[in-house]
Amino acid sequence: MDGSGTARQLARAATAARITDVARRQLAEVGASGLSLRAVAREMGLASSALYRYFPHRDALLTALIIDAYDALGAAGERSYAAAARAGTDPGGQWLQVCRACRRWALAHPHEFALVYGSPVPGYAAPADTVGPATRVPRLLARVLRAAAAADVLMPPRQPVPKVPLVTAQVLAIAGPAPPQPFADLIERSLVLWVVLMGALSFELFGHLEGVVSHRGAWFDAAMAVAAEGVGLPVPLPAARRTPVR
Amino acid sequence: MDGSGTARQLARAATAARITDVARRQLAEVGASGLSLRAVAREMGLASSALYRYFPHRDALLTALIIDAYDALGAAGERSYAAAARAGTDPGGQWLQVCRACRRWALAHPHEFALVYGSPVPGYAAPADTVGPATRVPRLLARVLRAAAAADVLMPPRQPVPKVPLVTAQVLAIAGPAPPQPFADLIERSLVLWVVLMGALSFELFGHLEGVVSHRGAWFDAAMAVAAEGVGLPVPLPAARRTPVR
DNA sequence: TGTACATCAGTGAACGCGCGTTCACTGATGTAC
DNA sequence: TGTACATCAGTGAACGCGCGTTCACTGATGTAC
Repeated sequence: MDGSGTARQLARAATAARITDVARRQLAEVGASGLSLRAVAREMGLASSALYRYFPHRDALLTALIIDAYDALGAAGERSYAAAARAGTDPGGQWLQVCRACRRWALAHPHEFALVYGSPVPGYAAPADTVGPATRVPRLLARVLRAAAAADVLMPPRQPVPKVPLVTAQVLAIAGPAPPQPFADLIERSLVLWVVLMGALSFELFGHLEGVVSHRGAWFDAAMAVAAEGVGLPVPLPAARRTPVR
Repeated sequence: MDGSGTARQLARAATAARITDVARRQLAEVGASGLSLRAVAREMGLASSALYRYFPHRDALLTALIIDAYDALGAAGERSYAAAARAGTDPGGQWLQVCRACRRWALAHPHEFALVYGSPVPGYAAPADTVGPATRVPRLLARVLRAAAAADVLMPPRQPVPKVPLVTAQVLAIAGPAPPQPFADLIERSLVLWVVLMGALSFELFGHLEGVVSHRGAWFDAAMAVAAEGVGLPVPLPAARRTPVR
């Protein structure tokens, strides 16, 4: 069924990869709603009908790009988290490193970021296989917060925690159950971190900081530190060593 | 030049208004990138070429819709702020009311929200007249924070404040100069509030909370309270009286 | 008040374009005996 | 090892669609005398 190696199978896999590569390149030029099968085929020197051997319709190609984008962003975050953890960085520093890694990826791939965190593509419904990749970043953020609680650096909420969990059972299954008091709303708080991170990136990429913020990198760091303070995670801002852009 | 009243001028203004109304209605169906002059003209029973008497090109129509959206959202926020101030609500409560008003507007006008805070429309460059309306909400948030500082309920930052202002001179001109220490970064912090508010609304409208958050309204309130805590603004969550949806 | 002319909202046909998707086909690659 | 057949990647023409924008036009509304 999956026999790994006939010439045909290799060629097929290579062509499929070429298609998504070209599509990704064009995405960066025309945006998601302008992405067209015909243009991709043209750039590849194929008949447009040939692409239908690989993707049953345009949406399937979009789905592939969406999954790739979520995975690339998640991988960037995870790599920088692993590096920070290896270096013994405190949880606040880990958070900042993850934010910066996501920002670097987003600035380098603005249209892929917009594809997943921008307005939904009209008429497109994300299939279930996008869910896993989509949760990589929020899962990572929950992990950072949980580690902070375990290491006893997380400040307990000043507000009384809402009685009901505000999050679905599936999330609790994926992210693990909520910790005991006073950190019962830890999952909800990690969602806030996710929102503020992606919100800040949207604002920067979509032009809302144009003429507003003069030192974007520094403002981003400060904003992420302020957000972390809201969830009780102390971020030693000025001491944070500059991450090498890799 | 602007003589207010000939029949022709009245008719002209009425038709222009009808065009934007129909366009706004269609926007809600097909999204910004699907909005078409021809479809608008069709629905109005006009020849498509007739619209060119009113808008020199499609982008001009988009601009009108964008300005309207910013203004409607800003007005919703301002109204609820005024009501809260009139009722003697504390600054934290004012913040929450403004957030809820923006959320109500966004849920009622998802495509208009996406038009201004979603991915930029490809090929469209926002002209200068969108800037004023775009700043209504952030200006309002800065006002809330400033009032909080003046009323002595704002908690000073725990992190040392960045040396440079991270914000442009124009912003300082519009929002007023930064207050003295310890609130020197008040403007920067109000931007964080803006980001987290719009970030949360994007997440909800663009489907990122699907299957994640079970009680959206309550989660939104909690998230806004957490965000406010980060900037030092206490929000009395459980006591916050439910806003009548008007 | 009445007439001659200017303005301008709206028409409808046309230009040139690109799109997603289908379908019968060719010819090379793979497989079974 | 050689032959007959099956598979399947890629073709190219076609269908039917919608789009933004231009242009010469008609006829009603407004204006100046």
